[in-house]
Amino acid sequence: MTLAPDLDSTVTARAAGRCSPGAPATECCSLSGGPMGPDDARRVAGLLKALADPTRLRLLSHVAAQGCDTVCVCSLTDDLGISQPTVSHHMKKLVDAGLLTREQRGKWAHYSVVPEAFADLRAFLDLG
Amino acid sequence: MTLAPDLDSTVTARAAGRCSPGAPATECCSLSGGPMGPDDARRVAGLLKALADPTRLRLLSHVAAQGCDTVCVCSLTDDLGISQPTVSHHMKKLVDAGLLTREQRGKWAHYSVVPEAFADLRAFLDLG
DNA sequence: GTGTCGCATCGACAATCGTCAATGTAGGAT
DNA sequence: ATCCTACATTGACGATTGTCGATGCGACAC
Repeated sequence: MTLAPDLDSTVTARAAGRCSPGAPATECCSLSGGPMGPDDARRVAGLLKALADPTRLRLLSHVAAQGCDTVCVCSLTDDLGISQPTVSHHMKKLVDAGLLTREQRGKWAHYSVVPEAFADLRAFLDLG
Repeated sequence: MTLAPDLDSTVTARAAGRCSPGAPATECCSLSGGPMGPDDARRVAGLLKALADPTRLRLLSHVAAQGCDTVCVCSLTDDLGISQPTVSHHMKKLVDAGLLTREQRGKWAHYSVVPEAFADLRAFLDLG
């Protein structure tokens, strides 16, 4: 499935411009940068949808908390009190969205965050 | 329903800290700032879920494009090619989430963006 | 080989979501 | 009062989502 094949393309391009209420409708509110096309909307919505779940946010924060390095799944199921298949399911979604990377070390799967993806989203949300 | 009753409380508090891979697990990756609790996760996920839809992103960008001022719904249904009830439905969700404000002027409903909400989300996504 | 451990995948389920046609409502014009 | 306009609300539909138990698969230990 693998959403967001080209992360820093259009989003970052939208990330400039101030917001002075009553401005002349262009070059304001970078979330627009002009109305979004359906394709851009689908791409960004895919990224956001990957984060828009309480369980995934908690999983992400656990990964980010371990020194931005790597975490194995075993520690996650215990801390959050959710079943192991559910953790696998959510981690796959986060990886497919490009927010996390997976690395197999022996029999353990290690995950780490992809800072660029979050930078892109921040840029997209930049209204000035 | 009205999500996000207290926008700049916890999210902004999480918004400091650098990300040096291999760091000692605390004070790194502000998305964590330590693992998120279930309540924070639900709150932030509510905000993100409000944006995580292509149609709502396009609606938002149309509102933001008009000088960050106000827009009436009539112009939105035409530009995006979606039915009027659907537009109303999505606009209500965006308002409930605190991302948009609604103001009734005569028989027109005017919407405008709430920059603080987006600033909060950006702060939350700040990984350094 | 057999066994175990760590994790992914499958199948099923209830719950939520996005969309629309139909209807309701309130403001303005006549 | 009557009609039209600009929205909101309702009810229904298929599609998607989050969750779990059961199962599958690869890596390691023996």
